[in-house]
Amino acid sequence: MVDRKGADGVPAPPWRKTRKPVQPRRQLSQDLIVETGMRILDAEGLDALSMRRVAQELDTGPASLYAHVANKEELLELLYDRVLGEIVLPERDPGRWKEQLRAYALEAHRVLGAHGDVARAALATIPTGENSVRAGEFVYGLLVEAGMPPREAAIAIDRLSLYIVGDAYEGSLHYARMRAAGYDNREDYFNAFSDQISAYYRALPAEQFPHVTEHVDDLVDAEGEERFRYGLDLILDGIEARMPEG
Amino acid sequence: MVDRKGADGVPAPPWRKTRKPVQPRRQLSQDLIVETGMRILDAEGLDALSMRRVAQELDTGPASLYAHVANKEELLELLYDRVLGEIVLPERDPGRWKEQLRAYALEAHRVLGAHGDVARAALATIPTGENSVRAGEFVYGLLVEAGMPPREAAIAIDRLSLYIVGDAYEGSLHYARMRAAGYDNREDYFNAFSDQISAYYRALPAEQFPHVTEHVDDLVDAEGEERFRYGLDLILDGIEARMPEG
DNA sequence: TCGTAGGGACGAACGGCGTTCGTCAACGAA
DNA sequence: TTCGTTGACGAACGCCGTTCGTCCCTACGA
Repeated sequence: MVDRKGADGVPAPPWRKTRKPVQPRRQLSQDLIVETGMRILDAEGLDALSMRRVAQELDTGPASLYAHVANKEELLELLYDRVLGEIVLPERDPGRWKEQLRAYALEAHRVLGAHGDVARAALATIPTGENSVRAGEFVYGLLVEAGMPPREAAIAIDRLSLYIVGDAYEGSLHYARMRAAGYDNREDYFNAFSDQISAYYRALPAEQFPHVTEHVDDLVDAEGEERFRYGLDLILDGIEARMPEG
Repeated sequence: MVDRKGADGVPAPPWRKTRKPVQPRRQLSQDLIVETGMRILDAEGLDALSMRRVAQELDTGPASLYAHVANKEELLELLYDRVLGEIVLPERDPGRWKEQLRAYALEAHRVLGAHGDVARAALATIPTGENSVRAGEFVYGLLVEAGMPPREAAIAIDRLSLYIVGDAYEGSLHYARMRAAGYDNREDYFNAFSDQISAYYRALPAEQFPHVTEHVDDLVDAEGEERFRYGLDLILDGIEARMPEG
């Protein structure tokens, strides 16, 4: 291999025509771009993910990305779908639909939470990726095969999905706030945050807001995971009650 | 009225000292800023709401706003709370808690939907405004007075609120998309959108996604309001089932 | 082997954004 | 009257997403 410049940095004599620069073209590709975006997302959060930042990471200018990705929105969709790809699905067993739906919700919620604040991009995109329909087929099939009328099942699944993503979204907002405030520890942030809210509630006039001021600790107490499970069971119980013959 | 420059653009002679520009000080105030922001939000949507745009509307530069508003986030919080102020609350009657909670949810959802896409700002802010706690006291008090343990009531209310705002948020994303795509009519947009999704689902391989491809119309059919009510009743039924002795 | 068409890479720029800095004029208090 | 404070504001900083036009490598047909 002939190089334009030796490894030690000594320039080649000018009369030696450069036949082949080692990397005549960068090997950009959509996959590489998405992967790079993913790395930034995980390491520094959604706010740090800009087209320019991705390009910089790949040692090029932002314009180069647009040959492989239509725009930032498409990049976010690709990233989101890649995350959804990490959801592992069991074999479908309609007899245990409730159990499986619950496990699915927890798994999806976990995966979304595992990637910093992707969820903030999730609600903003219309999910039409491969992994999105894969998950959709699983949960929708579960309810249909369990006997729920298809139209109703469609709505129920839609509501469940909204709940999962909505909660993850809220979580990712806190994640971003935590990052912006300089915390590197979920617990520290949570404590500081709830102290602040508590103080605010306690300062309210008790005669005007008797219940809020009386139960400040209860309002602030519950952790995210417990809250998520509570609402999840609320929804699942509601679906069960609407399931025909069972 | 003496002006620094005539209406026809002829400059005044330099030796004529300008004694009094007509409005020596603009009468900026936080209220005025929020009000202006509200007008932009309603008329042109959240994407059009920038600090510069608000300043322009007030015939000044963006720097002037920062004397009355800490930053854009604070402006959004103020706007959001102003919207929440439009929620009308009935007198609390714990005996009819479910009915009242349902009416509240529908009212809140309606108000959020009535202001273009404020909801997109809603999830992004920690609601600590006056009107936010006012609504909180109402719904929380309702459950507590109806006999639910305070800690559980706190979680239940939290979940219900997340659902309301989450759905409104999703709706406002469609609103923004509709606006960006040039539609000025919710129905036209909805039709075009569901046609697109239907086509996408129909093109999927049937052997891999049997349920999705079989029930395409059911998946796409339901309107937003019906979906919202379905999920709302899911949650309310779940809360009812957890209400002690009731 | 040559000529050429196509397309990816990319520098530069456009028009936006939120926010900060420094200046200046008006006002209230002393 | 003087002076310190404060709001208004022009200008600028450093970002952003995206587009345009150019260059040159590559593949292909002759």
